[in-house]
Amino acid sequence: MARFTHPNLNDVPLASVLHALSDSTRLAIVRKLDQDFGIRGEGLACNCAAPEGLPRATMSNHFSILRSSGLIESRKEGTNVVSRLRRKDVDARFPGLLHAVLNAKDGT
Amino acid sequence: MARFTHPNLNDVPLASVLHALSDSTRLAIVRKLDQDFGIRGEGLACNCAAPEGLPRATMSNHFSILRSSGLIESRKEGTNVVSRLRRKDVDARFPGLLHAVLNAKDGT
DNA sequence: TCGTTAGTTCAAGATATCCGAACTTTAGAA
DNA sequence: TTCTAAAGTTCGGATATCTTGAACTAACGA
Repeated sequence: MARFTHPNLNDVPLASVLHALSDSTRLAIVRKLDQDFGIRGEGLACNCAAPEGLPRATMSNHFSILRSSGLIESRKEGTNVVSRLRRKDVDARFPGLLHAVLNAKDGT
Repeated sequence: MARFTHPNLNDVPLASVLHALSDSTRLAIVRKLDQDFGIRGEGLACNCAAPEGLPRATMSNHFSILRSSGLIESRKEGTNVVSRLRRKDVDARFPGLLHAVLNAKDGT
């Protein structure tokens, strides 16, 4: 499995971040990562962060989109891929955006 | 030309609004509508708000997506369709979202 | 009435998304 | 070791969405 690449958020256009957030499954993942930092506060495995019953290929694709938009960071840990929200980086690049999205009344 | 329908923003999911904003052309339109309220402060014609050289069919499609997401409101005025940003409605539904998007360093 | 302007609608080609199936990697058991 | 299982990735084809030229409609002015 190749190492993941994580963009510098300054190179990520706003439209890419909004696109990554414009899907209810990915929104659910981002919310989960924002609320649950995992046992050791280092993130969650894909199958913990993604909704139940989501096909693996689809899940993998969603995580890849979140990664390439700079929203999350992932690393291998045993057989798991552990991801966490790049909250500070995103906040520095797009102040207030995540706050507005994560605090919206609507989860979808 | 049929009258336009504008959704109640409470019926619009967050993902729809983010999707509407996740395209650089539509972001440009929203920015323009936010900055320029037109001669009489009642909005801008499509061809004034959209980027130069955009094919008409494409432009029409983008405006339709912005309308159905509740971001803009349009009405016929002579041969023009005049649109304006539904700033208050969107702010009430998703506080801080438009502010974060419109104030991002990045226009794209 | 005729021409012009502003947008919409239709349809088709180009793109992107979804997900089953096969593959890779890591770990633990026999 | 080898076997087996778990967690993700990659591939490929079906499906859905986006883009845009062409034809159409509505409103205006000459």
